[in-house]
Amino acid sequence: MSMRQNDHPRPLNLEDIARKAGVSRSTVSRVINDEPYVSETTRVKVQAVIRSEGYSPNPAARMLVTQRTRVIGVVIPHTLHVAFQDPYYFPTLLQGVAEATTSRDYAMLLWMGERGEEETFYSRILRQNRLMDGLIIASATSDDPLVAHLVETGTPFVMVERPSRFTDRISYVSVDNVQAAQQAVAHLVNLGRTRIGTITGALDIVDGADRLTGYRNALHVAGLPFDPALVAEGRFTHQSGYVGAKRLLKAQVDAIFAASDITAIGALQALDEAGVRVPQDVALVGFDDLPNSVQVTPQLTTVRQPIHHKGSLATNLLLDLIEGTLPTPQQQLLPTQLVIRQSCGALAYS
Amino acid sequence: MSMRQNDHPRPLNLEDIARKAGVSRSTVSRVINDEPYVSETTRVKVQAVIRSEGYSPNPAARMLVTQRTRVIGVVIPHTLHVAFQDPYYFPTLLQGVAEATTSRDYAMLLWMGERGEEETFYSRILRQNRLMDGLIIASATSDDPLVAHLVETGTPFVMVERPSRFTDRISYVSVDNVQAAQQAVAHLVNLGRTRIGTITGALDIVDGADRLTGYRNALHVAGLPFDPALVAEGRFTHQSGYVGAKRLLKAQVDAIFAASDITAIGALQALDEAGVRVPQDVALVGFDDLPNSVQVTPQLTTVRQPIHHKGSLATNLLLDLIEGTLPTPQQQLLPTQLVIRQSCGALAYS
DNA sequence: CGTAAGTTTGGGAGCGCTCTCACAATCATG
DNA sequence: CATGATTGTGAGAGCGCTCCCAAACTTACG
Repeated sequence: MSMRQNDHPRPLNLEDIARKAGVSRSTVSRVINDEPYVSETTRVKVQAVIRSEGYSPNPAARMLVTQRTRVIGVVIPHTLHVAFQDPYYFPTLLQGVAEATTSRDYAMLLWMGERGEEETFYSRILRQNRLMDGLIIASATSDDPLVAHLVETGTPFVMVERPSRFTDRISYVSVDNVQAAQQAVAHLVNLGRTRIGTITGALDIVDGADRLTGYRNALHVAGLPFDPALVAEGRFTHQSGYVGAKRLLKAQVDAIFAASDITAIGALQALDEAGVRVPQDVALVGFDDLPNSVQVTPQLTTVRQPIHHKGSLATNLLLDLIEGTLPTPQQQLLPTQLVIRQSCGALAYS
Repeated sequence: MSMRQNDHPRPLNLEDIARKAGVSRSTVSRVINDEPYVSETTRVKVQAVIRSEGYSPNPAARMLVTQRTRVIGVVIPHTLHVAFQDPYYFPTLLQGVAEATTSRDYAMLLWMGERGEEETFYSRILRQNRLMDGLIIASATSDDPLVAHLVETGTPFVMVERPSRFTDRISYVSVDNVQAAQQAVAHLVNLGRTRIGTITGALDIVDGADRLTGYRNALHVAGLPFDPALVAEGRFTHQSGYVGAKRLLKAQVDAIFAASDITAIGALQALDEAGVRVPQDVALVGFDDLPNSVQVTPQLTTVRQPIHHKGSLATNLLLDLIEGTLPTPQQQLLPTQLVIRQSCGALAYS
């Protein structure tokens, strides 16, 4: 008569399948969980019934008894912030996580926070913690209260940046920002640049601070002085690239290392407006390798980081921790790659 | 001795709380679920114990008996595609969904697909369907096999674009792309442009096709002829904007409506290279209002769509459907806004 | 051919909750 | 003050699964 949703029949359960296959509940359970001690003939028979009835076990019942959910949580504390700093980062990371979770037959619960709602956000995650076997934490700082709570309750988790505190006791996956930035700046040094400036990222974020450290290291190795006038503090934004470049121009730089591509593109706009040629007058290197970096003129030399891989590796580590294959904590630094294009001047100008 | 995770004590259950509060399991359950027929004194007493013990009910047990999970699924079939077409779309939509789910105390399970894996992707979602009370489906077409299955099993779902089939039987939230595009092109007409070209989006995607329709409608209303030579088929990409603009230049356009900002920026680059002034020689209008659109010169006139709101509205509709407050199906079109900046020439040139 | 070991199957308990029902206590009403 | 309605509380069943144990049946070997 009506088309109401509860007209749909009660889904089948183990018992139903058992009856239809002429065996017991236990046997069906064994078949489903691929356990030994089931004869080949019954296994085949049961599988046939399962398939033909389109049966799949009730996850809630399973969770209840196994104390495992086969669900992991992904926590992104400041979504908009992250999204605008690098719009590709977030989807790409999630894609990496998704790939690993699905390939290992887990599901992912996504928690996205808003600024200013940290408390309720964390308490919600903590309250739902029995729904998840573990957590991936993106872009949080390790002095985050969430981290402390997780350690307390023994919930397995992996961070996707280098924690600033408890570094040796927390599992994480990251790239070696120090080394990557150092390599980028060394590249500028090798091209003969001597007044190399930098527009930093947000320095209260580990990635930002690490990239600045890499910049200093490269200068040090090259025997160049570190000059605070050549450091413009930024926040990974386009705007801070624009403003930073203007400031650095006054300081007579002949090269700029920007802590992100977005920042580099902002800088490029400022240089353009000032009539400064890139790379002839000022060489420019970015960080991230966004699609944008080949859509500007000149194309950006930049540092590529394996975001996708970061996500999948972090997830695989987490699942290994959950399944007890690996001791905790686990730490991994992924390699980056300097992508040389036009803005650094290493290629002949056309 | 060791620091293994299973050193952590078994979490408390209802029974434990009941004992500590000196009442029965049932009473505690009533307090937790805010049911009537609990005296004020016991309610307070029980709440105190719950808080002090940090108790929260086991979701699996709850799900098992209530047949409700308080979890919704968000399905994004072709992640990378979506992400690169408009990098802000995806995080922003998710943010909208997240906001609504958390405010109504649900959690969100994210399913991201890869191209070419549709079958396993959908079967996985369907297999886990008891884990979710309903689904939000982003960027799928309604001839998608998933949609058919969902209808079959009676799973509530809401799409976040206008379905191309079964349009009146499926719940969805979208913007009126036809009307939005029409308004954008009409704006160009009002500025006195007469040879208005368009670079379309992917025409097998409803949004893309609808925007082309809007373009045609506007010409029709203005009494301008529809000339196929002024239509460059694109795919929402930067590249197709670049190529499309070159083609349209040969056809002597004096204005271009691009189906996305990314496309418009590609077109801008082509116009720039050809020495064509924007907006003086060719006026340009985009679609989406990405942050990029103010970071190019001239700043882009474009159509802003309420992506965030789309996500939260779709979610609220879904939860209403789930909770039975609303009859199915539900359909909503959200208004867009034409954001006038420099590229259309409506503002005085500086 | 008896016995031990291994293989295959089924039944019962129980995970932690909600829901129904029974019962006790309180209140209003004639 | 007896009656019925309303409010407050607890006990039992059961959601659908896994896990443990017992039973039945095979096989191997002295």
